[in-house]
Amino acid sequence: MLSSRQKLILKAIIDIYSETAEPVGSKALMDLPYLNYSSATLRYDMAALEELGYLEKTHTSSGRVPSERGYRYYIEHLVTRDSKITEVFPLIDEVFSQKNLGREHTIKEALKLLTDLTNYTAVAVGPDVLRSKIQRIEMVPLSQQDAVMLIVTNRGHVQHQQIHISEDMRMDDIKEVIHTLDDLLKNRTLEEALTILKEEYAISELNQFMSYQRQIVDSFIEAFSKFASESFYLSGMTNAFEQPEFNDVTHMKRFIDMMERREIVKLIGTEDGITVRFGTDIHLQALNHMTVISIPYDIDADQKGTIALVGPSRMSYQKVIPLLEYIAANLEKLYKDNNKE
Amino acid sequence: MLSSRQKLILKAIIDIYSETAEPVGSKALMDLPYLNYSSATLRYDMAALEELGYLEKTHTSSGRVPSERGYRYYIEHLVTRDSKITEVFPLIDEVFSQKNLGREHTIKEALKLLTDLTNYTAVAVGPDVLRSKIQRIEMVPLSQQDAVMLIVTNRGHVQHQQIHISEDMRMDDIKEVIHTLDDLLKNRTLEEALTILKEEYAISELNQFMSYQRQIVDSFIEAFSKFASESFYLSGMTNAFEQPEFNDVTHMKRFIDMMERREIVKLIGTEDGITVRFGTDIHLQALNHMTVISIPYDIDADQKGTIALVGPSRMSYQKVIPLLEYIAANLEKLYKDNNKE
DNA sequence: CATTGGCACTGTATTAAAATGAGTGCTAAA
DNA sequence: TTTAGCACTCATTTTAATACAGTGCCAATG
Repeated sequence: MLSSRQKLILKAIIDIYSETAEPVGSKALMDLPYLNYSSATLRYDMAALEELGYLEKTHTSSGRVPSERGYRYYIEHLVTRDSKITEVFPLIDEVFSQKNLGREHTIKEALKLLTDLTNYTAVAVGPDVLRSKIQRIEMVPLSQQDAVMLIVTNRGHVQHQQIHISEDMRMDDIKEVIHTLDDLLKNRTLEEALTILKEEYAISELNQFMSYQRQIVDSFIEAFSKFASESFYLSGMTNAFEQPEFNDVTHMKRFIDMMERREIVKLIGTEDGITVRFGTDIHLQALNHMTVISIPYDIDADQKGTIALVGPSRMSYQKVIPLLEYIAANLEKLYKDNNKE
Repeated sequence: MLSSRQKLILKAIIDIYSETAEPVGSKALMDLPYLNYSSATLRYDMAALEELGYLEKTHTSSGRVPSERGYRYYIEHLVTRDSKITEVFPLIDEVFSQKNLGREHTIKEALKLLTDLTNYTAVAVGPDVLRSKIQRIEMVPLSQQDAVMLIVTNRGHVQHQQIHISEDMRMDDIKEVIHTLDDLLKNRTLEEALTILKEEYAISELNQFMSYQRQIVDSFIEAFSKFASESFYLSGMTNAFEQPEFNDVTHMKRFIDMMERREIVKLIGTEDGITVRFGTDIHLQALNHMTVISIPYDIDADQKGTIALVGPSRMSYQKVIPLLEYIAANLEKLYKDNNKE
């Protein structure tokens, strides 16, 4: 059990470290008004905190750096909300008051603001497109040899896929295939539709058609797969490189690569409220010494999206947590208002 | 006028420099079988070449580095095609023989190969979507309050835009607006359509409608604008960072930023054949000491696309030029075959 | 007269050594 | 329990010394 002075010291070290990114020594702590002790006393407690595993040294005669365990304790018990952060809330309000932007655009703007305010990288995922339903499937012929298939979902997502019509297909046949598919898939979720196409079409009524529907069905599968990659937004990736942790080109390349592959999605929490992932939670080299902090927001009864911030583990949780909460709350409100109308 | 030995020396320096990225001295030149002179003799010519502005020194006692003028002379008169490069052509053939991939996919694969082979960054632009024609405009209602507008071009491009229907609009009115727009814009190029919407709709027949068409027309304008950003492909951006020129984080950020804003497009040549842009051709800080080398390929009678490679100005033009030519030729063939079918 | 060996000179890069300084642990005293 | 004092440690910075790659110039040469 930590004494209350030890808690103060641990919190102070983490707060200072999050600004300086350098080990903090006993003298720096002395400056704090609420730590009115001599450096020797502070060192005494610091040694104890190190013994308990909350602090680390980078070398024998350096100041202390919070350990992973120290951060966990801090996030669990010690972190406060920096009240100063409310000063920037009006900026956020402004973005969300521009109603005419449209949801997607608003999300992008909100992320942009988040990255500008924090200087970290932000991502948003969801709502999960695969759970929306097929509203309409259509075909638009372009010429004798080409046509475009369109898929529209009930939430307004659209995908398209161009198909090439070879000599052995007749346009009427194709129309019929599309029609059959429309009947078969309408009002199903994309997820269901994908399963149906992948597994059942071989033995279904579609089977009566000739080999060329294989091509059509494959096109649909490709179009559906494109949907899956739609609900991902990324902002401020290059901000990450301003952190001193990114001194190394290999590290930067890994980071960009990871983001482009969207591997980050796996690390975003799904439970309610703030999720903080770092240290041993994360097995990606690209995110060494990084934290992924995420918060979901409700879109409607059964759909939610999530926004997340990716920054160095020494980020200022005091500021970042209230910021994320406020933006998530605003996003939620945005959807609620929209649904009401 | 350069003596033939001076030409040999200039070419040799550029070729060596493109591999080592370091100033080349007179001794390194001596190793070349076709420069069978003493180092003093070579130095004599090097001094002359410097005097003429084709070479530079990084400091008083360093070896020589090609100047911008030196590179221009080299590209104009001296560059040869490295015959060894044909060894990798089979790899390219392989990519292009996978007919079933679809054009877009093939372009992406070709770029990927280009970036892997060169370790530089590659982009492709075009064909210019704005010159394709509107094939159909359609609306799909999603609910009482929402609808999706679809625009399909004669080349199979699709854009969509969700619109929110407020109480003062009736669905029938909207349908009529869409219908009018369909009539008005069908078979026009996107470019024309954009002009019409922006300039004429205030005084056109559309004017008879209520204020809400403003919203619809704005949505169309936004959708059209989205088209403009469609024909851009980027591959291997992070390759750039392996070049020693990118030692500096600010530089890297600028580069990523420039690529994401697609400012590179302005630097891609439009004339037939290889275009090489570097040095004073380029006013972007992000491309300091970089070359943009591009080659167009014909898609059909009046449309062309372009592929380009972005790398350090000291890139090996001997290898890169034949590579680009071969890939462009293959792309051209791909479209020709497709059109024939 | 184009070419070359020789040599002094120049500026960078590398290495080694020395000085600096922030921070610690420990001890003895208040 | 707290603190002043001091010896000690290790990373960082500074300085000096050295090695090295390359140049320019000149006198000698075929």
